[in-house]
Amino acid sequence: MANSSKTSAGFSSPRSDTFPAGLRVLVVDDDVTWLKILEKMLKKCSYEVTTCGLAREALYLLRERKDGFDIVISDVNMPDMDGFKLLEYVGLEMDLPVIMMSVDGETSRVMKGVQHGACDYLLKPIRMKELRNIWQHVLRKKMQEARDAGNNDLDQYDEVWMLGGAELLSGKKRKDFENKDDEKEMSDSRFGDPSSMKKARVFWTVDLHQKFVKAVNQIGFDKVGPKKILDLMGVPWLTRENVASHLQKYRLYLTRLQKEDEAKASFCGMKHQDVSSKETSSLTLQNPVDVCTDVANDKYGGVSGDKEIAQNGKSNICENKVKGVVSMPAAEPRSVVGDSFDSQTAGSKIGLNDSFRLVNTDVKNAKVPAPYCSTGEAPQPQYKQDFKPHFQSANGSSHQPLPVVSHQIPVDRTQPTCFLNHVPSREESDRYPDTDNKPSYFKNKSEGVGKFSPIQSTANLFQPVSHQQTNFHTLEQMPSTTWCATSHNVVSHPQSSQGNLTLRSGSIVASLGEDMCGASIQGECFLANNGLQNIEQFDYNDPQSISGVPTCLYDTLRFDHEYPYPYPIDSLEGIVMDQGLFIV
DNA sequence: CAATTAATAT
DNA sequence: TATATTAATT
Repeated sequence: MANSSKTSAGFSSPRSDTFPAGLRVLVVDDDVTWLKILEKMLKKCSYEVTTCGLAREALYLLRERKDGFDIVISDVNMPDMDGFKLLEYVGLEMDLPVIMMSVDGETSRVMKGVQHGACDYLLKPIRMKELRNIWQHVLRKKMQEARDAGNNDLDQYDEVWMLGGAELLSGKKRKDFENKDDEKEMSDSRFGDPSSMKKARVFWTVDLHQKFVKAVNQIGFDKVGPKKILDLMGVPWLTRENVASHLQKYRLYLTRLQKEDEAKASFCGMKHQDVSSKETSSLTLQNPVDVCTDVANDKYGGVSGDKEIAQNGKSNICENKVKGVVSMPAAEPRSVVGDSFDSQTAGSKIGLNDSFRLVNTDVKNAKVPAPYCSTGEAPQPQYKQDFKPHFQSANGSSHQPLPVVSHQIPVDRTQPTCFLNHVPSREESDRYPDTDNKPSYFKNKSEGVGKFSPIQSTANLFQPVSHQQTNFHTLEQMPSTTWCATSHNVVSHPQSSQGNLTLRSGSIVASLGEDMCGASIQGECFLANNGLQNIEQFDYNDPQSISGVPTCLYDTLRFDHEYPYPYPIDSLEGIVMDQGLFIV
């Protein structure tokens, strides 16, 4: 950093410990966002960065400041001038190493870039690790030049080269030195703050999850793998690791479901089974089918979607007030389709039952018998009560639970575990994601689905036999396994009808330690940085998504995002709840 | 060796 | 808790 003094010629003293530092990089991209991101990342690398949004401008700068840059990183697709063209000019006129970049990794293009003289071709999203060593191109070029000139003091570069080589050799080693600041990649830092360089945590929104599920369905459970999913999802900034992690969670979720189903079945399930098969108990299974069917719809269409929601909402309200939805529903095998969390759907289907079930289940342990069959609404009340305490504490206000409910489910109070994780909802839209994919799923799993097979079958689909058992055991003991249930209350107020005052709130569910909680999600993806920055990020959730959401919620959400880690959530809960309650 | 999965850390 | 990261497998 200090030595920006280096001349283009270079690192006059390659040996300098700070060698790569100060590398003068010119970044050309018509996308301002990328310009900023790259700038930050490059600066992180201690490079001296100059950015420009136009290829022509870049050319101008390069011509103007001959020897003013050491390397150029240019996007391929730019309005004013084709990146390749720029590449040609640069190669011709200043002979600087040029790194091309684009979102498109099509071989032909990459080849074109290389043929035109690009020293490297990076695919967006670009990560720190890809930028960290770009100086090698500069060095290489210089060495080559020196060689061409019959130079013999290449030694001068050798050391540097060695250094670089070491780095290149083992990614791990690098950390030893200089890596502290940037740690791993900060590809995530898409928005802002490279400085903070903390990695952003991927927030699996409904939307994301839907894509995930869709991908899974397309691929087929048996064949799924993080990489495949990642590819199908088409979310550039996601990493295989992210997907793997989510997949792990998803599987866990499925496992748990399976387990529950089984348990249920074994339990009282028997009697109800028939009945359950459909709505109630069996939620799991059939859902898929249903969902699939539905899925196709437009959820996304903002308004329409909202309307639907609203409508449904009403119904929901009546029907299900609080529903616990299993968070990962979308994913469920059954739901193959991708309905992600639809609160409604989920709620209605799974939700009630499920939650019920779950609760009961827990409860059972605890002691209560569970009235499992209960119809939809019953559950709610309880939840509230049980949870109430928490909420109250949280925001001090106590709410009455939704009207309704008569049943009280004995929940284990000993474990006040519920927590609320709430996010704004946009679910509706998200909810019924797409669908089409199912086919594959069905194909693959068809058996299960078709059958309606009870849980087991479903489960099987997902998990290798070997695992199953294991899982079972595990599950049983793992309270934590459960995903959260979400309950969304959507209400539409006549008055405000048009807008639909839709509120969706996550609500909670209680369960004995494990079972669930309400969660909800919101739509888009955002990443949260542990630290602080990223707030700015996505405002974009906004409009539509938020449309129905009360401001406070929204804020809350945002807040939430900011501090993903800690569990500020609690504090929020109250709020959310309140709203939900109020609404109701 | 790359991808996946399990385990563990944050 | 959800997600990341690392370790272990495949």
